[in-house]
Amino acid sequence: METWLPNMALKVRKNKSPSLPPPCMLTHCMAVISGAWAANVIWSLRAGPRRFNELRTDIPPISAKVLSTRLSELEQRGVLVRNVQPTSPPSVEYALTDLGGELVPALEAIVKVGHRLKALGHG
Amino acid sequence: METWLPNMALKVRKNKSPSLPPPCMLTHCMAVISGAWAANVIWSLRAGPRRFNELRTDIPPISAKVLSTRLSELEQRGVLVRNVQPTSPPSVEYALTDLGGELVPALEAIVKVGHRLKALGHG
DNA sequence: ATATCGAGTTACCTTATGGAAACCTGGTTA
DNA sequence: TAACCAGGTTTCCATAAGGTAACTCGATAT
Repeated sequence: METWLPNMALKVRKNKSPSLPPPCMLTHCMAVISGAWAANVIWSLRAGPRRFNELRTDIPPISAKVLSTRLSELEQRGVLVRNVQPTSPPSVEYALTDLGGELVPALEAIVKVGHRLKALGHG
Repeated sequence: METWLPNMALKVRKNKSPSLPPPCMLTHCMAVISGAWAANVIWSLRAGPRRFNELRTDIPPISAKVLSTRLSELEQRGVLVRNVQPTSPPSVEYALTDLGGELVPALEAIVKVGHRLKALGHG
């Protein structure tokens, strides 16, 4: 049995969000870590440079195609740098930029919350 | 003209990532904010509860279907709560849980990095 | 000679997911 | 009594995005 208090009218609130940075800013910034496995790539690089095939085995089951795509996107965005080492055969190292490194604490925060949600049964 | 130093051999590194939490943990935790506009919903709720249609206008051009889907996912995950107010007609408020609120600093950190990448020309 | 490895690229295919638009329910207002 | 609102749900469709697998290229290693 529903008991609505009849005189408790629905107040229509002003339909504006509080004057905070607009959501499109968020959308744009979140795009920095968009795409499959992008966060994983950053995560794998947080302890230092890694090579292409190292990343592939760090992040199974990522495919070479997707890893390659993601690495060039992240390079374009300034999150990581690609370094060809003058070895023979040449090897390629990927490393976070300073700014890219600043994403790591953010990812850590998300992981922390994820753990605690899981612990509460929202797994 | 490529000048590889011929005696600088390619050292094969041990193919294990440093002993840090495995990437699958990250994958799992990142899923908490997965799906179109999920981060935007959290972002819009960070200043307090919002109603369905308020969120729709906060986050254009989100569709009712996607917003509805996202809200129930985020509720399941323990990020937000749905509250039916005893008004007439009933209105529905969505608010971040305590744990959901802890995602806000993480999103803020990502936004901060996004801004600075943009400022450096990686827009 | 041939096989292998690092570091990708290319072609093709599938599926999940988001968008659009119509519809629904119960209460309210004109 | 017709229209309208909040708060959704349902149907249908298109496309982007990722997966698989095969291929490349140059340089060792066998």
